[in-house]
Amino acid sequence: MMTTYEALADPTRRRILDLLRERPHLVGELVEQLKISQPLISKHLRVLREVDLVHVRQDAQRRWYMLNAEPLAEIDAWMEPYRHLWSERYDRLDTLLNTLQQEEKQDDQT
Amino acid sequence: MMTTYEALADPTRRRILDLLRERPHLVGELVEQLKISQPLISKHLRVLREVDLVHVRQDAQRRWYMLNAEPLAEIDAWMEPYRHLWSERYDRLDTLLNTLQQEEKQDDQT
DNA sequence: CAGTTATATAACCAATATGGTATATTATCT
DNA sequence: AGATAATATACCATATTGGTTATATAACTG
Repeated sequence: MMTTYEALADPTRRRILDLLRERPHLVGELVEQLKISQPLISKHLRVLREVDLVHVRQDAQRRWYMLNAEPLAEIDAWMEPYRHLWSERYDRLDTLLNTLQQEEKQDDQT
Repeated sequence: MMTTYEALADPTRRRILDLLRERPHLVGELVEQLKISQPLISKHLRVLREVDLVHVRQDAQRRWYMLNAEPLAEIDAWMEPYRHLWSERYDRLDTLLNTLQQEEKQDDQT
């Protein structure tokens, strides 16, 4: 069985989610937008369904797929303790760049 | 070549990152902590190195692996527009259904 | 009912990932 | 130099994945 992480590992599936974030889509709409064969879209949707990242509502022969973002909360929670780490790094880079710029300025003044 | 998403898809690699978040580790320490064969740990480290999630510092025959959280920023950025969605969902009609499904999943996971 | 539309599934293939065992590499120590 | 320690890589078998084409299912339409 798939995990949410594995489901997100595929770029096509991320693009599907990005489209569903705006509004629910029919399978055919996704096929058209992403220019990917219908069976393959259906396969990806199956994976997304399995990890509950999408919900479906049937409407005659059509199926409306809609986003369910909730499983992403798990990943968000995993990332939480990492989040300050790359900002720290940027801060340090920032100070370094500032320092260099200061030095340049002083060089220019001569 | 791997993406950051794919690198995170493997649970062992996530556990490695979790350990490195606390402090740098030697390969042997990771082997001991995770109880996974040394070659396999090395392989996973190679993947993490390829996507730049870890940096290495050599110290005689030993190698200190340390976390580089920066590539996670990309994923964090991708998740950003989703983040408000899983809190908004609470006032929807299918909240009850979702909740029940989530509970079932969580029960399964234990 | 026959035909059409929308989607899912089956069967198959190629490429890749995973995990195991054996071996190579590199540095240190005696 | 030979032995040892720490880590990386090679090689192999198996499983999984992403993709294709063909077919099944299910609902609507004339």
